[in-house]
Amino acid sequence: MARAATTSDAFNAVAEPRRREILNYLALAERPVGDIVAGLGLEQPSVSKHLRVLRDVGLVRVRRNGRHMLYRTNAEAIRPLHDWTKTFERFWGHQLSRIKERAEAGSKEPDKE
Amino acid sequence: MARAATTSDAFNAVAEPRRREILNYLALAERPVGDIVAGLGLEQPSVSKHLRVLRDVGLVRVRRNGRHMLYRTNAEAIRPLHDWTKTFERFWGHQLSRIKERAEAGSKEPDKE
DNA sequence: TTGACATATTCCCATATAGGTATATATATT
DNA sequence: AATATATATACCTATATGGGAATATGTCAA
Repeated sequence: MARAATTSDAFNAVAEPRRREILNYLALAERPVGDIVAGLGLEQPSVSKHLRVLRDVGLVRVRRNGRHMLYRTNAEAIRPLHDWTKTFERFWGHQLSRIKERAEAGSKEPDKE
Repeated sequence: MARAATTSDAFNAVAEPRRREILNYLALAERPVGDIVAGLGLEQPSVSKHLRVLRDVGLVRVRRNGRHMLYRTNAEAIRPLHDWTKTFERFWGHQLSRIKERAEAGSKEPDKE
């Protein structure tokens, strides 16, 4: 098998750096494709294709305005990523005691040095 | 061009669901490969290969103990993901107070909508 | 040393890319 | 209707993938 499709979920979709840039760019306000092209210095077809992926996974929303397609970031779709990363927050934010960590892990490996 | 390598950064590495499972599994305590194989029900070579990717991007650390290789999640490497998703936090309206939010972010920006 | 155990690597393969170029579709303007 | 503008799609290609199977490497035990 090959890699999972970029459209399979938000994790795969945001793995591409340009798509993250686009999401950043569209976070504060909706913008037409041409603005993204100019703002990020990408080829127009490339932007359209990235937007297609982002749209398929719900990371952006679109509405038509004349001949312009206005895209904006749907922050809600980023939440699963945030939630997942958040589960590791405890390991760098406030450090948990090793004893409690070990107890929660239920490891059978000796925790020796 | 093809997609960026899974080993190019943490974003690409965690796009694979199994790798996220492995990171979850290794978050609380270091474990040998065999535990992951049994715990997650994956093929051994598959686990080794996933660990190789995770290791290449610094998402896991290893040490040898006899014939066992003990892996553990390096939560610090997940931080960039968390940081990026965090920039969208304000758009979905969590329960954290804006004051605390600003303090944690260390932001100098006005906290406007 | 030989054998068992634990993990890593290699090889094969079907597949989905991302970029570039060209073209198609849709809407507005005249 | 004809044309310009805005965006989307089709086509091509090199490439890295993840799974499976087989094998290699490394370590301990007898």
